Amino acid sequence: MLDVRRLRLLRELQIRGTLAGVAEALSFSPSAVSQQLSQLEKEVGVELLRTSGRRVVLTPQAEILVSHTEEVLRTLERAEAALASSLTTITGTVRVAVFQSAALALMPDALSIMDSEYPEVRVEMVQREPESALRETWARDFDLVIAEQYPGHAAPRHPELDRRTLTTDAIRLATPPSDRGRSHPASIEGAADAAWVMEPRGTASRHWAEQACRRAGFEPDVRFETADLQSHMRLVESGNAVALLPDLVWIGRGTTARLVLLPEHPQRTIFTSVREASSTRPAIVAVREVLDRAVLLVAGSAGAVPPG
Amino acid sequence: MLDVRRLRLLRELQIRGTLAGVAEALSFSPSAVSQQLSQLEKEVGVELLRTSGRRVVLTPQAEILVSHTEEVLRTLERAEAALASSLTTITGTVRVAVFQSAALALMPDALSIMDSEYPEVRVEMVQREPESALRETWARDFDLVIAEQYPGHAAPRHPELDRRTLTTDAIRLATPPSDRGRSHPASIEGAADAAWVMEPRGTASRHWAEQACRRAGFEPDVRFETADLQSHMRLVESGNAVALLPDLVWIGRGTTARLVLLPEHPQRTIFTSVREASSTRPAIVAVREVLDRAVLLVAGSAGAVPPG
DNA sequence: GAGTATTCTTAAGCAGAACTGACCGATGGG
DNA sequence: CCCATCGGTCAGTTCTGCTTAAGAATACTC
Repeated sequence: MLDVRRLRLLRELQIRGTLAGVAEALSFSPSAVSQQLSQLEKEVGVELLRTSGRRVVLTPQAEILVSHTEEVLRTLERAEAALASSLTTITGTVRVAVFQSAALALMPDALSIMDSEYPEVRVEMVQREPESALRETWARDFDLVIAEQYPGHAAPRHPELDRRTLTTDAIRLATPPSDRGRSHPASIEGAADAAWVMEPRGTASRHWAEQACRRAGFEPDVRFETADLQSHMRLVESGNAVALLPDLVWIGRGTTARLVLLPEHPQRTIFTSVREASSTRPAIVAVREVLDRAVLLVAGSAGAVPPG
Repeated sequence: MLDVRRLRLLRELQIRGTLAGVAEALSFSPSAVSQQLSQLEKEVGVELLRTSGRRVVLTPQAEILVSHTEEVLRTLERAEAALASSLTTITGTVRVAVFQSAALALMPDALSIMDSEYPEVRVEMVQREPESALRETWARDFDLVIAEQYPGHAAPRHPELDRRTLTTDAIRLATPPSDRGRSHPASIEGAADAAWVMEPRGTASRHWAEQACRRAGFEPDVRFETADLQSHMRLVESGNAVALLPDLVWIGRGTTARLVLLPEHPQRTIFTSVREASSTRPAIVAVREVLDRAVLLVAGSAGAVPPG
């Protein structure tokens, strides 16, 4: 019978590309991975790895094994989920990947509720950008990811991930509170000459924001660039920049910035994804349900955000 | 992750009824089976076995695990079978890079044959210029490249690539169908004053065409420049330009253009290259063999091209 | 072109996992 | 009541699988 532990190594090798990468990911020494894969090769009696330069590539036979391994791992995960849901008390560990503004706005409430209602569930949280978070969830580094999606930027679709919309989040033009002699831009067109802060190139947010400016007829003067939306807030509130920011960043704290709703009412979509095989795990179901409630809590306090 | 070896013991226990029976069936001592199942119980944290009289019975949770174990074992068995049959039938993915006129003339037939004769082989095709395609094949972005070579322009030699000529392709002077009062050029010299369409500067095709004109004693008036040979055809057929075009561009569709064979009988060479190391991969061998047949098919229909 | 950094492989040694065998308590048939 | 059968436990042994270290091949860098 094929050894599933070794097959898993082969699968990780396909994902990560190098033995060293597999070893790193699974906390082994590269030597251990090498030996185990040689062993697997000997067992099946077929060449699985071929050295190519200083790395190795999978032979077509290895690809076949990997494709079946996927299903084995899925089944095992489903087995664990079924076992867990047959019990009455909900327990286990849920590893969550979450992007910054959700981490700040949603997770504190969600963690509090989890702690009081599901004390046996341990929630681990890591901050990650949506794209890598989705990939890593697929690769079993996380159990649940909270990701965002800007209008016109569909997130990569992993067929094995079960996706559910958590909420939507209006994006507004944020401008400095006092005008220091300048007039408040009442629309995105009015901010054509302002200094902008945006996220780094290559992010969906940046691309969307630039497009919004171009649709308004100008090329934004992006003077500040940072992935940290908290910095965006500060730059706006201190009168140094304007920005297009989703409402979630203001949650839990008021702002002196002036917020202008855009005519198209753009919305950022926030969703959760879990591996399909683990979607029935009670602990994961619980986290999702609690997140829904955290969203309601936050929406209730959203009166703090003036309509602009 | 659940240990499949232990799950298997649990499954055997369901079938055989007693630990001793399992041990007997799998050539273990009963003690080993007992210890392994206790271990499994500890890992999942759920009671799996309950003593009943002098035997043990599976708890409902154990039954859940067993039912999933069935599927795991089935999948593993299928994996072994797929692996075994992959040794006799040809499978795998072949990534092909191909330049435009071959993509249009050769690949449709080749893909059809592949699909019917080697359904287990997945062929991926990307259109690329020969030079970058060769480099990318060498760099493992592609498995097979279909490239061209003009007379006097040896393609870059990558020692690691295994190159094989696929066919040669006569290059002819193509002139507009009706002469609108002008006389048909009967030779390249006769087109000295015509408007030319050629590929962009820097391509082998352009360089060769310019040289051909200069050998004929004139500098061509290159009024149109595009890498798309389909556009060349249109410009010629619509009476706006003359061009030097290989026969392959006309394949599969007739033309109203007049084709003049040049005295030197220039030929473009079309070849395939694969990495030396992968040149014996059955799927790649199959693609090459099928390409050869596609060439024959196309040559059979080449009567459509008038000798000029 | 030499030096450096990666990556994989192999060898040697060691810790822990897994198995065997002996023993014990419990059970149920005769 | 007796004893064969079964499962659980403990001690001891075997062997798998890990780490470290050394080495070779390859690719990058100055």
